[in-house]
Amino acid sequence: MAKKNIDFKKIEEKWRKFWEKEEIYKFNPKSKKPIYSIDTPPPTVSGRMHIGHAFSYSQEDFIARFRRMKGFNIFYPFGTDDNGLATIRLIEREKKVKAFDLGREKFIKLVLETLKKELRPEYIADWKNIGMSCDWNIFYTTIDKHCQKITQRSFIDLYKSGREYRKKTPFMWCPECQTSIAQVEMRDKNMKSNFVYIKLDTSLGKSITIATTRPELMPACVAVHVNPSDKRYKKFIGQKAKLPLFNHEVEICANEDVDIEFGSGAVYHCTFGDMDDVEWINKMKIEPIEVMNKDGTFNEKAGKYKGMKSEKAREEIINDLKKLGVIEKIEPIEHVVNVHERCDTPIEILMTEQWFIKYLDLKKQMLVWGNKLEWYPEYMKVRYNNWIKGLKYDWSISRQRYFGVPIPVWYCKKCGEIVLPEESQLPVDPLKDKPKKKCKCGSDEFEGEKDVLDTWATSSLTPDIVRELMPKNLKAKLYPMSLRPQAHDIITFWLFNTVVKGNLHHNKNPFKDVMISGFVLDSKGKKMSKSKGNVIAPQEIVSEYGADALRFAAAGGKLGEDISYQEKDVVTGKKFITKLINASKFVFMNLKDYKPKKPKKLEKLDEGFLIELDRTIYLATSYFEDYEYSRAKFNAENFFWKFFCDFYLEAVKGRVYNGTKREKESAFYTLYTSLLAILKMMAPFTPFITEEIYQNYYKKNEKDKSIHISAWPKQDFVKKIEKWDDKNIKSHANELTLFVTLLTQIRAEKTKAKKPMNAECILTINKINYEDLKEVLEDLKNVTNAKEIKSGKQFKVEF
RNA sequence: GGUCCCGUGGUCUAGUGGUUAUGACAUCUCGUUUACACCGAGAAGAUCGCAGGUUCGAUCCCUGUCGGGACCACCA
Repeated sequence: MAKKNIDFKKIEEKWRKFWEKEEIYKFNPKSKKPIYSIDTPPPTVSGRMHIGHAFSYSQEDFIARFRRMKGFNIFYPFGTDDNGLATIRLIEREKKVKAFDLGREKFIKLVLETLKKELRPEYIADWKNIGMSCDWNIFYTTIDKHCQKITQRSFIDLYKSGREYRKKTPFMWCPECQTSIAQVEMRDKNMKSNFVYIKLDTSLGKSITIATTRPELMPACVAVHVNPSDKRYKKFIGQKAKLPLFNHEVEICANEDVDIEFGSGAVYHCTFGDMDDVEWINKMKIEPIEVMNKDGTFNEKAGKYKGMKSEKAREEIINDLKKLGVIEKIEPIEHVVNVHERCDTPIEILMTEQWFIKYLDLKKQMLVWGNKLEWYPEYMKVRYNNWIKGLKYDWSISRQRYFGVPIPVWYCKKCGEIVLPEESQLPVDPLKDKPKKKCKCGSDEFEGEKDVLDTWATSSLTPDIVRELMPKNLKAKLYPMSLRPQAHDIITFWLFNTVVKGNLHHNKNPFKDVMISGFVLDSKGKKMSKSKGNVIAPQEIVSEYGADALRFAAAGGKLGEDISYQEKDVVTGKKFITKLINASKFVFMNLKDYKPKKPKKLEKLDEGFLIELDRTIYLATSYFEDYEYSRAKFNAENFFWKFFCDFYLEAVKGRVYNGTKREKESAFYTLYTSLLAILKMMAPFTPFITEEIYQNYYKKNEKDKSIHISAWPKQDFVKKIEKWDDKNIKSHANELTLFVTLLTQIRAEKTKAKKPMNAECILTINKINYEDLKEVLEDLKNVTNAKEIKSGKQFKVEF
């Protein structure tokens, strides 16, 4: 009897330790094998690994393992991304502190210590537990000195090539976190507000009514806009409007962007209520009026509202306007406000000094770069292209935070000149370190840049980061990398940014192939999120079913497509593993100390079966080469279950037990080689159990220390066939096909007669089939337990 | 609003210009046969979202439409 429960936890731990100790996945810098390099995504340290990670990292690992077995020297590093805002938030939450209260130095120290001692090791363990075959010694964290150095060097290079500039510019700002924020960090939120209609006096004598949700920005009003085709307002164009309370006058301008239907059809233009306002000052070359401080309070230009925050000021100003009698009406509305996703604070737009990478001029080239990549699946390229076509701003790379890679710049206190560090100094902290030389003006007093770089500025350099961990002579071989695996949500960020930086620095794409994975949705097809309470922890799956079972499920969906998580898929994985163990046990129960040797002549059935195996190997291999791991798995699994277990093992039992020496030799050889091929084809998916079986039964005859560094099976057990199609199968395996068809019919008859499968019977088969099956009749007799097989007119099963 | 993806038995899903349209789970029947009952054999169950078109032939290609999802933009 088989053990009811396989102790997969013990098995998995055993082999994980073995792989580590024997350095099975170590990248060998001296090897002459071709290199296959993977630009592993560095997961953001933000708690624990979630199921989306577990699936997508499993998926890239399938590829790594396949390529390793195909004879490549695998360069598969691992890093963690811990320099971003996510980390700041995590530490603030875990340690119950606020970065800005603690102060810069103390906070950085706390973050680094907490990461090193508590968070990172626990976090990385999750990745090791799902069986990733990285070389864990090629490791980086995006905040370490090495990454800082490369990030800063990139900054300096781009500055020197004229690609970077600093500019005071309207920028999305979170008054709560006191930092500029990127588009990605914003979220839409439905909020209740009031749409306030305010009458403004004009130089035309008549009043004009504007509608706004932000009346408190009135001191920053720079113009009133109306649509030139709006009959109501045509006559106002070019006139002046006077703002109540503040009594300054602004021009009434024509602007086609204005929606005639919306509100009153007249917009008052403040600096800044939203991104439209920004666009309009650029378009119309209007000088903004800055009324807000970085903490969200109004400054002296807001008059009596100075010191108040938006909400309070809004309340007050509405009251004051009411008193003046200039409010026409107030409509309560619900509208969407951009809030900072981390703290839910509505975004303000302020004038701030920011650093940019100039790249809007490169749109055409960007499209060319994207086109040179091999996209798997192909259609994902469209997302990249659309993103580029819609780009409106240069890449803002500065962030006002305490924790991150410092921008390596000093400003001369005397002349304001920008001074950069020398490469040998890197990484620098401009707040602590000093330039090596005096400023051109002779001064040696500098002010260090306080801002840090956007986390994408670092993660867009992963190909450089990882190859520079290696000896210098490999640098050229590791660029471009072979594969960038990642999920589709960050095509427009990580992938795009890396392509841009790679081309700016090296005039070459940073990788050749791009494999895009989908999301994991819940069983109903909805995105998992903590607020919905539908989150599934991969750690629990691993603990209940094992990593192999989880990986098996991860190999299920179509490439690039979101898959909905079904626990039953993991259960299927576990059943597969059990089946594999049982089948292997049976094979070696009979093979015992068999030494593999190809017999001079194979039995016809064995030959047919091996042809089918050849075809399966062909399919699995070509699918894997196209990154279609799910199809590769499907074919290998199907072959194992349907062909190997349900068909071949049953069919060959007779010969295995009672065959002649020659019959046995053929059967043994076929069992031995086909099971090994199956194990190898499944090894990328279920690395633990295939290793266990390999070590238990095959190791003594096979030279490789681990199945994972053994050679991928070749499709030449019978005859090398370049391309398999229906014709090939028919011409090569007609006996087998006929055999299977007949067997199915006989089994159906037995079931219909309510007989067990080993019930004795007398078979009559069609004369033509009988002739075709001459060489496999004995096997058919065995598997059906037929006393006799007769040739006749009609197919018949008698008991 | 733009772009992309998806819509296949009760559920999840594979796939294809001509197939008896794949598999898993669930359902039903039978079977304990020297690997496995976490098993085997078999049955039932799908007008391949809907409507047009192209074609000798469409589930597959095209157009429209409805439904689901994702990304982006907008929301004064």
